Amino acid sequence: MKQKQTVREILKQDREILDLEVCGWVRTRRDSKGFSFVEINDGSCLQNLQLVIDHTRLDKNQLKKITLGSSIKAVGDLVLSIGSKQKWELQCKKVYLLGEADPEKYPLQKKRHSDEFLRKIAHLRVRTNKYSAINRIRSKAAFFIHKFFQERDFHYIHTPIITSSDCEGAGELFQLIKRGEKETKFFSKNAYLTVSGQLAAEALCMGLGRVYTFGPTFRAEDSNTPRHAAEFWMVEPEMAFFDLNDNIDLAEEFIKFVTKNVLETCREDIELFRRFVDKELIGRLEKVVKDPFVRIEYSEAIEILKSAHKKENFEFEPIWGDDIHTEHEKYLCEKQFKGPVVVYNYPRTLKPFYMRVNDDNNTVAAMDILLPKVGEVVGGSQREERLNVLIENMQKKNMDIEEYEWYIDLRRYGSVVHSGFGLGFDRFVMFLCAVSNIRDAIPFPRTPGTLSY
RNA sequence: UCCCCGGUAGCUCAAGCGGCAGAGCGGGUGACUGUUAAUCACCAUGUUGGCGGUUCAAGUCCGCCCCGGGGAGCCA
Repeated sequence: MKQKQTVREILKQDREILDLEVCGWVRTRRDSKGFSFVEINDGSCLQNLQLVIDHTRLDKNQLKKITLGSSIKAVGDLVLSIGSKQKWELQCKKVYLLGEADPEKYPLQKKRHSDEFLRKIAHLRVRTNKYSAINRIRSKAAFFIHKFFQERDFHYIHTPIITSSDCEGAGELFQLIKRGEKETKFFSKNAYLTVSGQLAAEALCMGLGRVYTFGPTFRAEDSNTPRHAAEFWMVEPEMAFFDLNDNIDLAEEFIKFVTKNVLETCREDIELFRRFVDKELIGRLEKVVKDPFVRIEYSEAIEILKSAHKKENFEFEPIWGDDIHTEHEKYLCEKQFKGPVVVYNYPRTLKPFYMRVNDDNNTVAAMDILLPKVGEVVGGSQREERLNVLIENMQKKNMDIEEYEWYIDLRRYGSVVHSGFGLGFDRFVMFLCAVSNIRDAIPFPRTPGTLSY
């Protein structure tokens, strides 16, 4: 009886098997007199399966059409390969051409392409080693994110994609309007795509205890950088009874857990990036897993940056009360500490209304986690649980308190200390793969001026 | 949104001072008894991103626009 298996399953066999059936896309073909070597890939793993096709097994016309990019089904015996580059190969008894790919028009070649070119054919680029590897790692990372939280009594919640408020003033909003209408009448008020599920997550954690969201978020910022997309995925845990320290502990453990498991389960794919993209990738990931994250207060960070200012000649002078700029983040992460850095207790004026005011009345219990190469991947805080302080904050920021009555209710009824953070999933994938542009970490990226597919 | 760099064959790139638009790879055809970035021989590749201008002559100089990349701001 024939068994249909993926290439990954086939390659991990420890014995020869008769009559296997396998399907895939042709990656390369080499001809000899009387037979051909054809390597196929089915996306199950990085490696290809070498097929040996005797020319008498297939009519000439079909044989001709087995070209790079075409899809085929093969039936044959799995045998140990004589060649040294692979353990197994399939001696084909039957080969069926499923879909041809005109070699004069098929845009992918066997050779390496530039990322810029591949972005223009995003619908085909998953057929390359690099992009299939990124997407496999993306998938595993998402899986381990769920595993991490599920194993710790977190509940996976779904917060709304359509929202009525801008949450935290975290950037420009996409407004939602019914086609044919000039303004939002559907909801009888303005509607937007969410920039964060946090406020809803806070409500749900006040009953479910520990929750997390993992879904798309949207920012209409006209920012064209390799680290920004208009649509991106965020992981947002929110925990009742967690203070800032518990929050940082969880975030660190979380990043370590996912990184460690991706390293272990995607070794081959990670190895590809180490070889062709960044020689230091694996060392960097292992360091993240092993070493404790450096934790410094914002004020300390400013002091460190101030004393480095002369030597480094920063474009922006580090001043208490100002944001930590990109060049500063890079300095802290890549020069000073050479690893992940957690910066906490930021000036109150820099942060949104919901962050808990510290006893000094000057700072809030906020924290950011900076990773080497990608910068900020986590932003979080302990939330303000005191009713009067929260309202005071909102008044200071001139917010429409009526709109947030439901959120304020959480402080009226059984309010507790609670915390949470957001992790930019796509940036995290960039970190795991040493990919330098977010457009390559997302299968079909949305950025200002570009909406293909 | 601001600053810088770029756009030439399917891909990656080359073409002093403005003077016949080229190479490698890929593709096609053929050869080769086990290849693996296969090898060897031969063949074809073009609105030089678009529009306008200067000039006897523009890939090259000028203006505007479009697209891509890098950096900054904002952030995740």
